[in-house]
Amino acid sequence: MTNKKKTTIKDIANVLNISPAAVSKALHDDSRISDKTKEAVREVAKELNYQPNHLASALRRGKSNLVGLIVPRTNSNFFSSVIQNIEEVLNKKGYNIIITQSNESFKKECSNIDTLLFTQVDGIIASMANETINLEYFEKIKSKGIPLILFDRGENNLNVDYIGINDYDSSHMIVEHLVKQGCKRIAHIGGYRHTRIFNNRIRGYIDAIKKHNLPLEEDLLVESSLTIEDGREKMKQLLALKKPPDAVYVAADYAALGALQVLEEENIKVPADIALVGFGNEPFTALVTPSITTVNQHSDEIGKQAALTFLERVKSPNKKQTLNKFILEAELIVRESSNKKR
Amino acid sequence: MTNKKKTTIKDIANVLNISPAAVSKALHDDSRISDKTKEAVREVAKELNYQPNHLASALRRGKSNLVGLIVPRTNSNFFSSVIQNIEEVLNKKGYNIIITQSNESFKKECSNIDTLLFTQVDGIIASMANETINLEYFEKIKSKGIPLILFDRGENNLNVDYIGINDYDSSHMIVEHLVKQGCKRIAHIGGYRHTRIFNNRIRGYIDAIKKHNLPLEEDLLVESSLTIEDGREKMKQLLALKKPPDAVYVAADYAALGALQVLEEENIKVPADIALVGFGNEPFTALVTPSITTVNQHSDEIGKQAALTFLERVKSPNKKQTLNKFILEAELIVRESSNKKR
DNA sequence: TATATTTGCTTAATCGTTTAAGCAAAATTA
DNA sequence: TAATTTTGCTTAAACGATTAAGCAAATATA
Repeated sequence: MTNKKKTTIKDIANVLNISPAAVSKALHDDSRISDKTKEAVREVAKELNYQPNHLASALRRGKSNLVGLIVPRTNSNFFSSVIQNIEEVLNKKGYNIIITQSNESFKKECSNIDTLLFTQVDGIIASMANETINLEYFEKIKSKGIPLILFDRGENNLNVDYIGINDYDSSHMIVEHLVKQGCKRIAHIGGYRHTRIFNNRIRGYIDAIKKHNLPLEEDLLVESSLTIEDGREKMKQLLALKKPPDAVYVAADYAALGALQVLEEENIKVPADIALVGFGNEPFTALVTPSITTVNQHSDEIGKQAALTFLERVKSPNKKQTLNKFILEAELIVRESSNKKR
Repeated sequence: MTNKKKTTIKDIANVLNISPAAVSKALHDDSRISDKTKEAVREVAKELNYQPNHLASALRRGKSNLVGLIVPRTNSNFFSSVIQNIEEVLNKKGYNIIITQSNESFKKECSNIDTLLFTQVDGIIASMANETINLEYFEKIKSKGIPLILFDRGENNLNVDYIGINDYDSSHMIVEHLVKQGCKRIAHIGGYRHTRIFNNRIRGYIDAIKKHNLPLEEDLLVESSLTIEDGREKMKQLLALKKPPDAVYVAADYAALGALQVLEEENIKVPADIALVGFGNEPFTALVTPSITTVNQHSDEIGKQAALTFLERVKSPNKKQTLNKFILEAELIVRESSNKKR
């Protein structure tokens, strides 16, 4: 029953006594093939359970219709939502997606890039690992002449299309909100400065603090790897200060969660004693007690836009034209952890 | 600088004045090629920045070295961890992975299967969508003659390799634990019975209840889609009973979280009034207050085993032999939501 | 009616690798 | 020294699809 040998266009051609070329054209609805033949070909194809060999056509046409994805991890709501939206747009256009994870490791990211190039993807959409400073491997993608699109974690000096949110403005939004809540010593647990988004958040924080004439102290601005564990560490560090803050803005939700744990353990009232704000709108921020104020990054829009940008690039690859930079405005979601008036 | 045309073995051959065949063999360390030639080939290959064309070799060899993955979603800790472990094992053996998500939709799952078959994957590792009842598409994979390995969400009548945990025993473990905590009316918010794992958990629950001579009432066993929202719904339903339970065992962590929210809203003390147990060890279970007792499914082991099973299948494809069924023992993680003695 | 165009195919080359088969030169054995 | 084996390559045919070029037959145009 189970045909071990796969059906090829040659098999169909043999049945109908026509050439393989005619079969190929019939299947692609070529205008130079008669309707009668097309009909017959489709029929036999179905009968023999013909499945086109993607490898063969990809080889011949010089494109694989595969798009590579590199994300730090898939088990974050943000990334999995971006992925889903990219998939939705690209699948409709006949592209399939290969998802790879870097686990925030530079080394893994490099090997992912090699893997994807090896698989002959038609383009790569990526969000960089935290560790990544050396851009050599991303240059490698560019030098292959296939489109590279970055989102969220990008790099200014790489000169490629980028989709992200306005991190600088988001920091302003957050500081403004905390000021309105009556906070006077606002700390920031930020990410690594070499990553564009975290740098922007830090710059936004600094400028906003200045704007509101609040104390801008070295001790109140700490750099973190933004894991849960490091969020705990850095919160403890802030609590140990002579003059601890009355509000903490953490640049990522997981780290904010770590900070919240420490505050609970120390019996510090949130938001009464210390207000807390995270970043990313991970589902758990709405679920913990107190729920955490955070920033929604519009992952769906980012995903769609990244996919559309890729499609545009493959359509007109020669346009060395202007780079696409989509900077979306983020949305502050105020929850219990920073809402004193209720 | 950027060579637009890609280097092929032909280019290498031309430089060295040997045949492309010799180059191919040299690159594969064929014993019939002299060390001198091999060395020269490797050198020129590096110089010209040669990258083998995967499509061509895959076409020729009849295998793509790609493995397809189908999971309900990637933003669950369980699945993302399984994926990571599969990746780790298979990458080492030269395989790359194409991850696809079904979003628990039968239709999406079918299109994922088509996609993967079209991409000429060498095998498929999958966890079925909740919705899936019709197995036609999975039969399609089998009939292609490529290995199909299921994990977690499997099906008994599909007759393929399977890796999962002992759900039946896990239910026993949970009920036993709750009994020890002094609970006397234990409810179960379970998944759909047609899914093997949920059915096993239900069977385990029933048998364990019987074993301990506890009331086995229709109202205490409810079927759920196991989303957060449905967890809320079903919890409300249980609270509305004339005789509500004093313990609830929910078959998935997200639904357990929904249940916990309702209990908090109703000011019901957990675990004092009602004890709560989830399933899956999602990270948030340790982070919410009270933290949720749950079951660790050994996602790393499952991933590794799934990958190894695939490798074994491709090594000896003809062995129609015994099916591989790996049933791992799960681990109960007792947390605040069910721990009355502290 | 003669010529030009369109229709509906076929032929053959190609994409880049792999590999079975073959063949001369070198090395080994008898 | 002659016969055999081994070494180190080459030649050519695949893998399955696509596509430029070509060519009869049918149809349209002058």
